[in-house]
Amino acid sequence: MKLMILDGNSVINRAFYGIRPLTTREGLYTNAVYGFLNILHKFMGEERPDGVCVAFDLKAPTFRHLQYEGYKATRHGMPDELAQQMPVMKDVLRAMSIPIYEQEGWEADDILGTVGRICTESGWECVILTGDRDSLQLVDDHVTVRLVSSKAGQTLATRYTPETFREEYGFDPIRLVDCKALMGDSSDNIPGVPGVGKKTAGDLLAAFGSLDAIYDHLDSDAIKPAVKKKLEAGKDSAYLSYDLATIRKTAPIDFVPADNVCKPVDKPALRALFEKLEFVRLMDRYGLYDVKEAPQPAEPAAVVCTLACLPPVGTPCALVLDGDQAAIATADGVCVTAVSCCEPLLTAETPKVCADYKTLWHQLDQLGLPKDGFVFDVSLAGYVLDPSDTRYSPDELAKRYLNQEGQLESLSDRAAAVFALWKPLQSLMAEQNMTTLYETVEFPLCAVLARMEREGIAVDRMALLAFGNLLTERINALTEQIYDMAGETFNINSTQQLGVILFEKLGLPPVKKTKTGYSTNAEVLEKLKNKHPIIEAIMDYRMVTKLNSTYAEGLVKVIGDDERIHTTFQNMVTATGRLSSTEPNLQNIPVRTELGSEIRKMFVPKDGCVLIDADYSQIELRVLSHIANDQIMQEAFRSGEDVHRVTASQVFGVAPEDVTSLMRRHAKAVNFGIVYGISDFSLADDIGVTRKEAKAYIESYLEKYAGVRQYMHDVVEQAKADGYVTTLMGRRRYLPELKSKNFNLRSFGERCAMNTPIQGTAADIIKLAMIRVDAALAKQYPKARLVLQVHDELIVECPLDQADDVKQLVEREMEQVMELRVPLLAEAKSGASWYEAK
DNA sequence: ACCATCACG
DNA sequence: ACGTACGTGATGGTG
Repeated sequence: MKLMILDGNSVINRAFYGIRPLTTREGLYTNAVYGFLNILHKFMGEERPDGVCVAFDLKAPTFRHLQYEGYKATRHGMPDELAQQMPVMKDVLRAMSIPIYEQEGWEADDILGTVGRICTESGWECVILTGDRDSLQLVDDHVTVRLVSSKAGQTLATRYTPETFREEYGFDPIRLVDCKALMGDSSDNIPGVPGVGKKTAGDLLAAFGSLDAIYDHLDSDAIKPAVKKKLEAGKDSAYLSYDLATIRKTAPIDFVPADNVCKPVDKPALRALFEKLEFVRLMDRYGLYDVKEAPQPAEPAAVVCTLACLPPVGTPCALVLDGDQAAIATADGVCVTAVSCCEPLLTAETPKVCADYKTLWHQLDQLGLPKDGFVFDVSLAGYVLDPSDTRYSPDELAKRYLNQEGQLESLSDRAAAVFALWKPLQSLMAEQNMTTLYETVEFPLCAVLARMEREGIAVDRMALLAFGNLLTERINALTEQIYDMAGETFNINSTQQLGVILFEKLGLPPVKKTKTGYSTNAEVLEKLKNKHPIIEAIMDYRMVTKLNSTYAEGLVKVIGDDERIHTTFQNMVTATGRLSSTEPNLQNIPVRTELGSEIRKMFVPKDGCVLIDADYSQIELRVLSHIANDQIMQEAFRSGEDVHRVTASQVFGVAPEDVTSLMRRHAKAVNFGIVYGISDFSLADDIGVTRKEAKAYIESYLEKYAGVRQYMHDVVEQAKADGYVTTLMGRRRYLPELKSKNFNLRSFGERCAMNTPIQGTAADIIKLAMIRVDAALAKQYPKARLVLQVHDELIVECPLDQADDVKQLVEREMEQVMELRVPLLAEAKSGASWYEAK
């Protein structure tokens, strides 16, 4: 038997902050209750427990408050909009016949612990649903915790068993309390705990097993002197924290598992509540309509059928997966079957349409199924038709292009919609001259990207960990220095607190403001640098914490079982046609600072291989010179001279050999600015000259590069007339901003009109190059693989002895990908790390 | 969820 | 007289 218990306060909090405020016509807030019910429903469906109940905190102080007066004193009180919903929530639960447990003097956590214990003693399995990590200490063989989180609007709940917990934390669940005592926890407000880092705490627990054991062995060699000092100083606080964080399993509640077995809801009561709350959609879920007014029941899910019902091989069809189920739609109807039964259709003979081929590719790949014969991807078509949209699910597309309303409920509905979208989207693309872009670039690229994602890139885990340790030490030292100079401790990561310290306590002059207070960004700090020594320490701190949390720690977290990192390339995200990279983002690995670029040393080839990094030289300016047909700029590229130097010579009217480094730097900034749709103000700000001087630079630039001036003018005019701009390969971006009455928005539209054709054409070019490189490698050097793309740069892993040949091949394919009015130049280097290959 | 910040091209 | 460079994603803080 299985019981699910919810941490009521935690879940309702998640629900409240997870959904936009929602009120009834009478002004009653309802979003938290609504969200709670959705979460409850979702996880009842996933867990299918025999019984369910909810634990709540009460307002009254608990034994912990009596024990320590600072306990949770700084916790934010519950906002009124949420507080109002608590009694309603409890009414709803009572109407649903779901037992509620609360006990004066005890927290919901303790009730969870107690219920977990009683379940175990009674031979029940217990699942705890909560958003609070502290509850993970309750995980054992009979108690699992599902930790609720939301991601991209979706509610997820990670399942923690003793095994998964150990995998993530490196110690047993029960030791979470010890860990917290060592590290401290901002929400508990206990000053003076040792405050060691997560890494150190984990290592100590792995080595000694418990807080007690650590304090018993303070003199051990395994404890560094600095750590020992912290531990000694924080001992009392650590034990206080330990005690406060330990969840009790002895709350005096009257609990018998069997009392919680699911019972029918009290329909009249629940219906009255839902009417008051205007939860129309939920009425149906709980069967609250009278039979007479009941809406037509949804079509029962399509008949589950076997191989026999698959359409004949060769029939054009749509394929949609959900877990191990597949739906296949043809012009004649839909069938639903197991994915594994679809194999006969997965060859080139059967033309298939899908939604998001790259994702489907991975799903089929994992099942060892073929991936052939896919000829169209409706989601990708949706992206090509309007790259500024945000969602391209069959649902959204059906609404937009088939005027369908409402949600697609079943898998078969989705398959039918995908099939129905195929021809209309194909025709729309043809009308807009985007068929070539789609068929020669976007669609073939999906498989290339999927293979790159599957391949991943190797990283040196040990080096990453060592670098993380080095950074952590620096962070600790900087933290102390900063506290010292500030005269108090505070959260340096909080821009709010930092602002108070810098601009109120230390009296530094505020340079800039943000919506929410003082600005403390790098630019501001740079201006304050020589006014107080704390500034430099903060700049260092910022850099080092960034490197540590985003890169050192962040990357270790996503190393796969194969010791490689597998990013996801998003091919339906950017408005310009570029790719992006997520989980992790491998397109923003540091390179501009010396310390940061160390990270690139940890991206390595596998044994016997090298990494090759090939990048386009000045691709955006070359594209500009082509599109604008600017003879002067084209000449600069044809001559092979350094383009920024040539620009400087043009703008400042000196001979190329007389260009100073300052002139070159300024010219480079102007070149960049032009690509972005420059203003004198921003240029001035960027390079630190007066606005007047900046204006003169731009004027001089556009005098010399007359083609560029003409282009910038024309492209905006054209965009205003057509409503969109296009790239060289016909990719479109609509710019409704151009019609705005708001000056800012309209100006933004104009800058996009200038920039998008340039950035987008460069994206077209490298995408095509990827397809060519991938194909050429497969044919000639099948052991060499594309592994990464960083906008104007491709990274290939290949056997050592093929490095020179592959470098040549990649350069050639990148350069020959299309013929512009200026040559495209690509340069490849190889090395034993990304750092070396750059 | 939103903001500020900072990493990249 | 506007307000101020294009395109991304991850993190930590805060409500």
